[in-house]
Formats: sequence, C-alpha cells, structure tokens
Amino acid sequence: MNASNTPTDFIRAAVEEDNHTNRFNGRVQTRFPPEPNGYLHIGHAKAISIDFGIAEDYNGICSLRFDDTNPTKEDVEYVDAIKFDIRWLGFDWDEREFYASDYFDQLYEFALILIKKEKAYVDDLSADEIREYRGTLTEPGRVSPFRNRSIAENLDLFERMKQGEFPDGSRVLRAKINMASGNINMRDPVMYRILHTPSHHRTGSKWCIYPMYDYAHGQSDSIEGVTHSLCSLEYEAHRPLYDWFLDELEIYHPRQIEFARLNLSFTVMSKRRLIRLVQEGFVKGWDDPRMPTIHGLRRRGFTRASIRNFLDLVGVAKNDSIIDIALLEHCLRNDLNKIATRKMAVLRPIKVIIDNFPEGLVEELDAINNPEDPQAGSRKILFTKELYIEQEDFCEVPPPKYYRLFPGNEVRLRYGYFITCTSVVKDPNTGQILEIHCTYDPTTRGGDAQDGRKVKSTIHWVSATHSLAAEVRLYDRLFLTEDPFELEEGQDFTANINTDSLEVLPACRMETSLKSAAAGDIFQFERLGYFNVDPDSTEIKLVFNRSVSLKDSWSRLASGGKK
RNA sequence: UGGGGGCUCGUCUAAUGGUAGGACAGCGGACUCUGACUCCGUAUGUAGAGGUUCGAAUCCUUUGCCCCCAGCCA
Repeated sequence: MNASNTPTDFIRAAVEEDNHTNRFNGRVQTRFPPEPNGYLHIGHAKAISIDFGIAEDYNGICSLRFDDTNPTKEDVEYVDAIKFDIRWLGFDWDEREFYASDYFDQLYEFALILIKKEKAYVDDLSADEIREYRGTLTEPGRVSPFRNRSIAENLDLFERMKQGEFPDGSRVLRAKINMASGNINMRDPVMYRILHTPSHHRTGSKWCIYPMYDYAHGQSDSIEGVTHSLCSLEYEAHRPLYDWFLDELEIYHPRQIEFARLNLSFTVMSKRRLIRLVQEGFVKGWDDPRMPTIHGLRRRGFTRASIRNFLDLVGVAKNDSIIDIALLEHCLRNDLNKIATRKMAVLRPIKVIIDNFPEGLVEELDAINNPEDPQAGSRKILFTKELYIEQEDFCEVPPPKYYRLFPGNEVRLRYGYFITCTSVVKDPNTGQILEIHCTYDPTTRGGDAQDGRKVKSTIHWVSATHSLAAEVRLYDRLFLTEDPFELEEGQDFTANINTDSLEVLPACRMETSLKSAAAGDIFQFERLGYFNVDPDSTEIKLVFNRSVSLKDSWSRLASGGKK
C-alpha cells in the first residue's frame, strides 16, 4: 500500500525510517497484546487494525499475545471471545498465538540475571509502605531498608518466593533503579508479586509469583522478535522502563511507539467502566447492542467492513480525541446501503382501508430487492384491501412541507398504487384514529401513473392480512452527553446514562418474505433504517434490532433543525 | 509547582519552509417510486504573543490550555 510513496501516519513513517536505516534489517513484526480479562471493544479494534495493518503494509507479521500475567483477573472464557472477535474482524495471526505465560520460565531466569547484576532486590515492605516510600509527583521517594541486601540473600529469598514459602503481599521483587526519578515508574518498580491464586488458566498451579506488566511485556516482545511494539499513550511514561529492562538484560531491543487510543462520543471505552454498565444492569450484557464491544456491535448489526473502514478514516495520531459516533454510523450506512436487501416493515402500524379495492383480493406486486445492486433481483409483495402504514406517515392536520398522507392528499404506496385519503374513523371516546379510509387509482398499479401525474411522497406499507408480527428494538445513544465524563461535582459517569436508550416496539408488521429470516441477517426496512435479526428471535416471533436509522432530513426539518 | 505527551474547521485528520486540503457533521440546491442513495454548491480552522525568513501550521523564544504517571492492574 505504501510501497510507492508517503506513509499515512506517524507510526508508518517511523517504520519506514527504521527500514531505511536498517534498524531491524527490514523486518517488521508487531503484536496485539490483549489481557484476557474482558471483551474487546472498538478501541481494541483500532489497536488490532494498527498492529495487523502495519505488519501487512510492510510485508511483516503480527502475532497475538495474551498478556496473562494476572491470574486473579483472567479467564479462558475471555481468550476464546477475543480470538473470535479478532478473526471476525478479518485478521489472522496464523500459528503465532502466544501467551506471556509461555515465557514465565525465561522471565524468571532474566530476573535472576538482574539480581546478580544488583539491579533487582527482594523487598519486604508492605504494599502500603511501598506506596509511602515511593514519594509523590513532586517529592522524591525514599529507598527501602531492604534495598541493599546481598545478591545471595536476594537469590535465596526470590527462590523461596517462587517455592511458595511466603504469603501474598509479604514480599516483592523490585528493580533497583532510582527512587528520586522524576518518572515515578522508575522508582524501583515491582517486577514480581506473590499470588497464591487457585490456578492460572495456562500454567495451573506451577507458579505463585507473577511478573508485572512492565517487566513481562518488553521481554516478551524481545523473545518473540517484535520490531515495533505499538501501544497507547498512557505507556509513554513506561517506555524508559521498557528500555531499561532490555538494556540491562542486554537482549534484543524492540521499539515501543505510542498512539492515542480511540474514544467515541456518547459512550465509554474502558473495560472497567463497561463492566459496570453490565454489572449494574444499565445494559443486558457484554453483547448488548448498545455496547461499544465488538460483541455488542456485531449483535447490533455492524459489519466488519464498516468497522474497518471507520478505523481507516479515524487514522492514527497522538492527539487525545473523541471521534463523533456519527462517523461510525455513517460507515455502517455506507456499507449497508450497497449490500442490504430492502424490505417493507411498519414499526408503528395504523390501519388503512382502501374502500374501492375488492374485498378478499390479494394482488402480487413486484418489489426491487436492492436498487444499488441490480443482481439482487426482485420479489413479490402482497397487496390487499386492508393495509398498515406508519403512524408517522399520516397526519390529520399536516404541518407545512408535510408530503405524506393526510385527508384529501394523494400519495404513492411503494410498488403499489396511488391512494387518496378520504376520511378517518376515530374512537369516539379517546379521539384516537382507528382507521384511515382511502380510495386507490387502479391505473397506478406498480406505482406508476399512466397520465404522468406526480405525488410528492411515497410511503411504505404492509398488508394487514398478509404480514408477519415482529418485535423491533430501537436503540439510542447510551449516554446523554458527548463526553460522559462531563460531570457535576461529585457525580459518577453513570449519571449521564441515557435511560431511554432502548425502546421496544412489540407489535410491528413485516412483509411476509421475512418469514425465513435468520439471526444475523441484515435488511434495510425502506425509509426506516437498517435492521438485523436478533438471536432472541424464535420460531413464532422475529426480533429485530435497528442497527442504524436512515438519514432523515424530514425529522430534522420537523423538529426545527434540532440535534 | 516532578516527569512524560499534546494543541490545525463543530469532530477527526493531512500539509514535514512554498496555494491550509480531505472526511464526518452542518447549511443550501438538484435528482428521486425510500424526505434514503447520488450529485452540485457553501460556511467554519493553524491556542496566544514575539522572533527568524522573500515566504512559517511547519524553525526559535515565550505564555496558556489539555491529557497521562504516585496498583503488589494492564
């Protein structure tokens, strides 16, 4: 892709520079390093796209490496889900499925080397004491009283930590760097802690000491031969430490480069917060269609093409940013417009009776499956005397610029006939409209007027007698504010949650051709949006999710241009 | 007020000393058997102040604002 000219972002520029200077002998190797402690979200998808994308652009390879150094939080359930999502996004790590835990033995050996170099020591301070000794942002830390133990004593203690002689929290192995460093990460960071967890998902009960991220990550990169270790901005301050371990160990030294993580407006993007949405019941689960998780987006109806295109448009940079979620929605519409089969569905039905249409007659009309794709062909839809149209498409007293059905007005029923509203029947008590009566022009069959007369509007419909009942779930943004962290003093981000983000419409009507729709199938319901079949569907009741609405300049106009 | 990063249309992102461009969002219009799609048009931006230079988003000085770091999380 960039073979001929300029790189498209600063990381690719750095990779090209390294290729030109032969820093890695022209080799490009990256890795995607998730911790298997939760589900992937679209922020991870950005990292995946960068890691795999750059490797691909420069004829390199990208591995999958699980950063499984904390067994108290990790589980196989997550590794399986993560692998599924990466593949679903269309990326492939071939046989390179690695685990930081694969390197526990090697990492332990490395630690021994550092102890022998007097670059690491066992500290008996408690967690609280270590925190206290660490100092603050503006004051230097103090050295631990255990900092100058002999090599032999450190070796002995570390070995016994490994053997399980000591309880959790009683001792740690720390790097001996600089307690006065302005970079707090360099103030003798912890390398190993004792964790007598029941079992690690890969190594079982073999270990009761586990390496910290900072100690494990760079060395894992080195062992694998990674050239470019790409990560997010918050690791920038960790880079000196990343480099320090590699330099002290005198082993192969990859280059860490940091980029800004993805944020989306009207949602949150951290596992810690997403898990709260799940646990506190704001959503139904990790795969709730409102969630920015890959599981959620997929259930919502997002395609891999739309997500990958979105990620390409977002780009890669170091600016903290919040991407407008409208861009994601645009990418979905853009993809689905080309591929989604059109159907007719009425979400909020109101009955229309064509008074001059023969009782009992069922007409078959042709409907185009996808105007963007002539290959998609056409289908038959059934027209009868009684129909349903959308409540929104009728108005007894129309506002200005309202082109749809109202008393005396003629509209076209999509692929059907021109109809003119003649009267309405209301509930005498509530005033609610029960039926709309119309007449049709038999010469407009299929939707074309022989005499060339025009109507301002075409509306969708289904037969009242030949249609399917279905449930449709409408989704709105999860949060009320673009930035959920815009808060009043003392408020939690959950205060900004949009409690109306889910609307269930239980009594929708669908054209009969939808009968065979299966979970995951995606359609455009004409004039409404894109919808997919939710796995909650049963033999007797289809359930659809609205993935995204169609753009609707009328509603903008009608609402006075708000929103 | 220690250390590390970052400030370009509303939101993202290009331009690497030489015409500030693109996308999304917005607005206006054309087209239309989806008020969709498509097409056309249009407004809005280099954080501030100095300096270097024929020429500065880009280089220098300085000010301001924003983000990250004080887990035995990653």
